[in-house]
Amino acid sequence: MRSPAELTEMFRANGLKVTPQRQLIFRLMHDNEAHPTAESIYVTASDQMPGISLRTVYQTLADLAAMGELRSLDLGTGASRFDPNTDDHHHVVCEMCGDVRDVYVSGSDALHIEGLDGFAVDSTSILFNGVCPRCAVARD
Amino acid sequence: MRSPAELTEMFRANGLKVTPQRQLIFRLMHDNEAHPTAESIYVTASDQMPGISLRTVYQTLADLAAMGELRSLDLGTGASRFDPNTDDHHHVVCEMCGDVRDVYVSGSDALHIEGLDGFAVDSTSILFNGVCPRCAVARD
DNA sequence: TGCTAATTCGCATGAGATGCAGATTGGTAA
DNA sequence: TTACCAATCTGCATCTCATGCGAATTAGCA
Repeated sequence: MRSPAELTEMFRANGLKVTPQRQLIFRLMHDNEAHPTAESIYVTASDQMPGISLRTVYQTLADLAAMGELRSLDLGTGASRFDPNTDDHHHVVCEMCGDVRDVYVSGSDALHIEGLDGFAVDSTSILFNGVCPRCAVARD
Repeated sequence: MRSPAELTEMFRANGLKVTPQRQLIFRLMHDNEAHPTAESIYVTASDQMPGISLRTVYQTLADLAAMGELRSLDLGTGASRFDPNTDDHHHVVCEMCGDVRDVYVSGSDALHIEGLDGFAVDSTSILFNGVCPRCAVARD
């Protein structure tokens, strides 16, 4: 995802307005590696801007996703998560605490796939489930 | 997933009761390759047993999943889907009609993964998104 | 045949997300 | 700087999917 300044330009260039709410969300998402949900962005945003609505957070995140500035992820953890990393990558999720990390996978072209049955594949998502180091320790 | 007759034995052996509702769901799920949702099983079940409750369908599917007799899948299509195929396999989803097929992937051990960051992975799901042959034709 | 724990049903509830409309405001043009 | 208008924000209603709960029912055993 681009910097808040670049996004500001992009929005204006597209006839979209740059509101304080949007600028705040630009900042909160930029370089955010936590894979937050809309709800958690809302909580953080509310600290800095009391009164901002959850609806606006959903709306702005959806706008950014539609513009390709971030990815909306369904990792099976309930709520959608948002990822400003738009590189080709995948995810590992801790099944105890829900923590998510970006994972880079190479060699996936060498996969041998059987049963595609004429489907034309245009994207592949690989999801790893496991236990993060912190939870592994806590479990003992 | 085992046959209805085997499931009947298994349930009784575990002190669980075998009701007409459960037997119906055993039959509807056995060899079912449609990856149905709870709702769609409920609709079909209602034909054969008017008055069966959606609650019971959810309950029985959850029981079967807990016993390892079927897999509950989150394919990003909204509702959970249930798959009686418990072999090691993955899925391809048509992003136009939602149709799902089982896909067998080999060579995934050869994947080179970077960024695991100490996570202990215990399962991997590969999801292919694409367009099924029928929708590809309809689109033209 | 009767008992009892398991099950079913149906309604209430909850999470996550989106639709909608009136009030507000950013950005442009005068 | 001011005025205008479309874009946006907010807050509430609504929707889907799923689960909790308790009263009524029933499977399976003695």
